[in-house]
Amino acid sequence: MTKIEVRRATQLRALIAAAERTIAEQGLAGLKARDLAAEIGVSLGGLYNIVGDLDEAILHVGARTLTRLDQSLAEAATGEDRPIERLVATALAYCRFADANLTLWRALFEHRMGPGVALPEWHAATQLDLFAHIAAPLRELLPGAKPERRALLSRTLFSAVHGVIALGLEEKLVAVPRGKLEAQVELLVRAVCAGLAAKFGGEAGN
Amino acid sequence: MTKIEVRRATQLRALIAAAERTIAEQGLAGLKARDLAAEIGVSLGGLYNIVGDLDEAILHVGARTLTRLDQSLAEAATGEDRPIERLVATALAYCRFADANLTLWRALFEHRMGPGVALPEWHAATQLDLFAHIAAPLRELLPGAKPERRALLSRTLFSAVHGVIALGLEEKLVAVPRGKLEAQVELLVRAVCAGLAAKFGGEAGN
DNA sequence: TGTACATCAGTGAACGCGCGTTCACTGATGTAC
DNA sequence: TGTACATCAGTGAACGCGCGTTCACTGATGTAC
Repeated sequence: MTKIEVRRATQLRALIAAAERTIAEQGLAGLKARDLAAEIGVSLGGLYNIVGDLDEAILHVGARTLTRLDQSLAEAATGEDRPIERLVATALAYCRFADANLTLWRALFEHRMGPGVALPEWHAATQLDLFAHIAAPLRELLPGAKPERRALLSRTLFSAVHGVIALGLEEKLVAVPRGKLEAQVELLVRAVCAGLAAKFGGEAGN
Repeated sequence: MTKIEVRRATQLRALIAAAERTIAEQGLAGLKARDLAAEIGVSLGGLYNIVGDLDEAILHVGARTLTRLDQSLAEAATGEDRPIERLVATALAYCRFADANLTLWRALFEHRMGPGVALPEWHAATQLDLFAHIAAPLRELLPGAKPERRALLSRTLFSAVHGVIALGLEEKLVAVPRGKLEAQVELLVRAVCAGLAAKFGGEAGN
């Protein structure tokens, strides 16, 4: 690795860190090319030697956020045996992560790619990794259900929990108030699991 | 009502209709003062005699959307007796409304007021009206639960359903695919209801 | 009914602001001999 | 090792675009006599 390549890597790391700080403090809309360049001690034009455009910077930050989220969820579920408890612990960890990283987490969902521009697959892969945290316990919980069915259920369960947390943290009028959030998330997961177990239980097929 | 007042009312109606059309076609970001003025045959400056600013126009459209949604939900639940079926029908109606009015419905949640600016209470009231569609069946379903508890459950159930639909219609990677959306929403509502009934059932208190 | 006047709706050019990206230029870095 | 040269990272002024809101002016509407 040449001297220049080393500097590049250092600059990219600094850029991502700075962008993350800014997004955490001011949200996606607060990220400006000029500020970002100034913050990492590069001229405005130099920014575009490090990343192709601001979108790329945002994607890098998003990837970091997803990775950190993944770690949080992984930690949360260790030490739990029963699948339902694992699912509850995962949901609560998601809740706490979103709360502690509110704007970064929001940015994950606010950010829409321009039309026709697909998101890079390394990013997509990280997103899908998250499902392991739900899919695995669900497999234990519903051994009788078909895999594709369980995949759908994973998505539904994730989306439902996500919805409660997202509206709650936005403090929308129709949302669960912040103080009751964790309790309601737990209640939701338990209720869904109970309902699903009753329906798909140990039985085969369907 | 003087001639001028009549014209004002007409202009306001035209403005809301035009703004609604634009938002439906191009989203919130597509709404521009100049286009809106041109569309209703008023000069740019004249726009600000009809509404104070663009935000006001957006709020008007939002109110209309909420009202239409309210009607859809009301219609959907008529003819259903059992509370669970009413909840399912309501959730499915919500799903279909969101699908059929995607950008308008998104605008309802995208739009954030400037900091310190509360949303007008006529708007808040309309939002809360929506809860009747959930709260009423839930009261029948869980006669034993305390009212405040039920209020929380209404919010949780709403948010959960909303989450599945929102991610699904955005076609996010982690979401339920569009084609399976209605089925999964129904499944979610039934599972939650089953879970809740098992927990709070006819029993008293808690 | 007719006339003079006041009010205020309507106009659109101009203001003020913000911002992502480019590009001709410079100077530091690395290479070849 | 030393020198001449090529490459390309770095610079920041300028480009190009977009947009909400204001304001001095005009002309239509309604009123008072």
